[in-house]
Amino acid sequence: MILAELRESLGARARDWAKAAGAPLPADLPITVPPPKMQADLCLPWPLAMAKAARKPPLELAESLARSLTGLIVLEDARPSPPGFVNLRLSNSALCANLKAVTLSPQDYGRDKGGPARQVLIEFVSANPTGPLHLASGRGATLGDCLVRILRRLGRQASSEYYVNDAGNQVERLGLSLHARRHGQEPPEKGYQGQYVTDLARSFPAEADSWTPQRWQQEGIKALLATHREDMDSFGVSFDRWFRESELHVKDELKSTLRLLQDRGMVYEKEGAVWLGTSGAAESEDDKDRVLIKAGGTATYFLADIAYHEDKFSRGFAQCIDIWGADHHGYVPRMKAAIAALGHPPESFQVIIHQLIHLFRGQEAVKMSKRTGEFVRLREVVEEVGRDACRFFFALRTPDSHLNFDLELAKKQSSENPVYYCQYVHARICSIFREAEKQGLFGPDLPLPGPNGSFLTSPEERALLLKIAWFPEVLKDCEKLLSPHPLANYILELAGLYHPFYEKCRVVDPQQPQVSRARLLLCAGVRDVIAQGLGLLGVSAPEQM
RNA sequence: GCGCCCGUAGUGAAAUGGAUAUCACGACAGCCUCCGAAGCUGUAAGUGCAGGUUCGAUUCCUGCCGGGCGCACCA
Repeated sequence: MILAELRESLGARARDWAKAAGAPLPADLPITVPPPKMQADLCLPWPLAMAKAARKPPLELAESLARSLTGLIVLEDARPSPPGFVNLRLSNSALCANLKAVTLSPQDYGRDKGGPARQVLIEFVSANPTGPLHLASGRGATLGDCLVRILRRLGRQASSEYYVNDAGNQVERLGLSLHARRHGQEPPEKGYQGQYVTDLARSFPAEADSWTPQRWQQEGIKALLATHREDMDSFGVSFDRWFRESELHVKDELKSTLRLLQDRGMVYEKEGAVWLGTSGAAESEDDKDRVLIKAGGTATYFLADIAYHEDKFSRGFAQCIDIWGADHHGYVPRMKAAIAALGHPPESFQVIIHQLIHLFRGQEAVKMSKRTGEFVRLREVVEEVGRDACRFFFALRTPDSHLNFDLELAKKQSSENPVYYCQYVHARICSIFREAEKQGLFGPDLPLPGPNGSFLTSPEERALLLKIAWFPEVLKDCEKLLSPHPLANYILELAGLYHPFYEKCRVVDPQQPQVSRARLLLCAGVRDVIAQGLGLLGVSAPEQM
């Protein structure tokens, strides 16, 4: 919380200064990390941004800004630095007070009191229930689940949802394929060829011999959906709701949505089909009109998708975020155009596109397709390399990164996975606490000390104190970027700062109980922030390993 | 052909337009009578190419080269 409060008080102080300087403060009041040589904790690049509007040399502005900030209690000092930065050093007591607050209630650390209260719905994975979940779903699942956790931590109202396409041609083909396999026949053209279809068809009792393809469709979806739930569950992902496309049809929402679009004048008929006329609009996202009802009279998948999103908004969600693989990125403009056609503000709908995973076995690329049955199941990989390593691997990278996943190296990589580096720090600190208790420096009757700024002054200790203070800002970065990767990288950096401290600063030392106990407080803060951070990524923080 | 994404050290990645570009793996040289060596210390190695905008560009713009994905009255 310390940086949020600091930003507020800096802003309040600087407002009068900015008026006198003749230029507005940068809108978001950026605070950055100065290079190590500067021997400062934080940096304000504000004068550089304001110099042009103020028509003054940036260094001169930095000097006057630094002067205007003197006297703030949390600041040790504020110094101008060429070409126009102001470097800040925080008082040790402020950093220690923050540390104490973290250890008192770790699960509240990072809550953003001033944030928006709107309801957010994040839809992700939403794989068709026509086959098992493959590895690619792991990336979207990690992204979505981590985001939901992080948004909730920030205090937002976030819900997760999995859309199940249990209507239409694809699932009909599944039913036909199962029926065919049950009777020893080949699946129909465009049916599902995978071995799992045969296995599934054979797994039902004798009565299934008389099932119709329609019945096979229902039972097949049910069974496959159950595996999706199991796989998500063992991956640490739970959804607030599994929304079935068939619910839309039961409630006749395709028709009502179409009517809504008609009433808004967005629809026309041409060549026997019904079209959504979005291409003409002044700021339309899409450059073509799209068919809603085919000439044959059946609805397109696009219309069902629009109805589904209208349903989301009607349930009170003010912001809808969809997470899609890059193979669907061409669908984004038309969906945005449709949201606008429904009359919703453009910013109420966002799509996170994540690039695809390319699978290899050694040098050889593995093609993935449910229809041919060639794919690698998420479950296999999770069983092989472990959920923690798998999730951390996905969480560490931006959604935009194209990543290769070599199955042969997966296991080897798992022992080299940076997640163990982070978990090791947690386990090591837990071990230190066990030792401290043995030595009588900590225990049920001897809780951690209060904040005391006169200890924890070495560079290694201050680096940790400062890093801990950044945690809430990192969560806000994740929200801004709609990605957990800043958090994963942050945990790695925090863990990296711990070992040098451990080497230089003896923690458990009965000869120096006061220093010892102050350091235990610091260890507790690191332990708690790592545990919280890993928890937000859906990764465990073991006490021993 | 058009559109989206990516090109950072040997490898994989990070960096709201900020100062000397971080981190891990790998390589090389060291460190366990001492709270966990899954660790630490040190060394070598990097922004695809060419322009532009800017006080300042890995970041923004243009072109080129290389790679991934997508361009249905399919779902």
